[in-house]
Amino acid sequence: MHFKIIFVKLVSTRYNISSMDKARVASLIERIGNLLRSEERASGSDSGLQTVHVQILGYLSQCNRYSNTPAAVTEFIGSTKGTTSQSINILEKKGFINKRSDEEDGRVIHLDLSDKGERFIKNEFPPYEFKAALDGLNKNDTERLSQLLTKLLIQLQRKNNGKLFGVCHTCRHFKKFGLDDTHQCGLTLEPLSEKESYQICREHVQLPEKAV
Amino acid sequence: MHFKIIFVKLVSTRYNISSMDKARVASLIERIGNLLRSEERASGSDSGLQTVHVQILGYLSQCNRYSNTPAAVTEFIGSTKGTTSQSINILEKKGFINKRSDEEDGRVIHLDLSDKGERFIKNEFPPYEFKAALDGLNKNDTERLSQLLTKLLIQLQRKNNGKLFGVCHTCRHFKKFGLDDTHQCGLTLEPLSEKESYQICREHVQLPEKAV
DNA sequence: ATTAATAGTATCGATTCGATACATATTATG
DNA sequence: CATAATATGTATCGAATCGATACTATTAAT
Repeated sequence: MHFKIIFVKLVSTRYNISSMDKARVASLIERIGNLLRSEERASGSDSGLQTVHVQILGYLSQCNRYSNTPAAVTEFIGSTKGTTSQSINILEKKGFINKRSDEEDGRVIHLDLSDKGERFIKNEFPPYEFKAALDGLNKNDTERLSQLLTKLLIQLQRKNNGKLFGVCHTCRHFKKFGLDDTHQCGLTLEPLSEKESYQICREHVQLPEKAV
Repeated sequence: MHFKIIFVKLVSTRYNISSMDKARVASLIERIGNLLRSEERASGSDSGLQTVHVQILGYLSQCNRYSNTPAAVTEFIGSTKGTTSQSINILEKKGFINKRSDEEDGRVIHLDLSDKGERFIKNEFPPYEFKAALDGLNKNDTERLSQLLTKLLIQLQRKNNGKLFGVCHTCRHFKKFGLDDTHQCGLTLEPLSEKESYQICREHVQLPEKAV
């Protein structure tokens, strides 16, 4: 069975993006997000986890060592502190994460995935159907999609809360990989070159002096 | 208006996409979706609407005349019939939509946006911050993003429930615009050329005989 | 005619969510 | 140093959502 998919590109002479296009992008993200949520519900139900819990575990598996706190999780989920606190307690009680208080700041708590949590993420995140769907795209498309979503996210965050400027290297969202020389912003998940990591970032949140 | 047709063939890539890349795309969509939701919550609160209600109104403003039913809304939201029925009742009680029963099928109900609903969508969907963020991308990026998300959505739907093949023209998701000659699939939101609308679509759901 | 399937509604219990209030630790200000 | 302001996290409560189940009505299949 052979298949060909045909796309029609709309080239208009006008410069601004039509209101229709914007609504379409919004609806697409909502629909895909909804599908993702329902897949997460299914994959989490075996372990007695709700979709929010799966989302939190997925986030914790990706963020850097400065972003694995309840506050950062709250920001990611877009909920309130109280609600997030409950979800985290459930995850701890079920043995998916461990709490560890910060040595420098007594208020801060770090959330580490336990072995059980790591195993869950490895098997269940992203949900199988989502991984399979991404296999249906080629590598180029996936990377481009990732880039464009990152770009959109940066714009969104810029509109939502005007964060300060700063250099990634001194930002609490900055993440350095161990294996190769690549860096990554833990908030936007945007890959950064060595050079970029010393450039100005609008999403910058200053790291406490001591830790730099 | 000018149109260009581009043929894209699905080729299996030699290098598969890393598990890390997939997780990043999933997290990006979740995070953007969460931001969108919280913006919708804000924009709906003035009218006493919850995020789900705003999502439903947004969907109804975009779907074709065969897809404005409670069942289609249920599929879009990814919830259950009962839950969606409640949300729809609230929207009706608040005067954002009108129910209208199908002339051909006594079981089916169509949901039309009222003037109040149309006004709400015009002002509040997508939320202001999201529109502003999309203005931060250029037109090319926005179109490419829309294409890639559509492609991903098609793959996801293919994995989730193996819909039957069929011709768009006889599909209940098929949508014909009034102004120009463009067509659109109401489910994937993918723009279709006149020619394509007679081609096979994997997402096809057969339209009742009478309506064709 | 009988059975199965589809579209939609109603109800119930569990869970989540957002808001508020609170406790503790750090930082800023004077 | 003292005090206020800020930041991180927790606890609690009521409202709303959600998923499941059961149900009605209409259409389709046999």
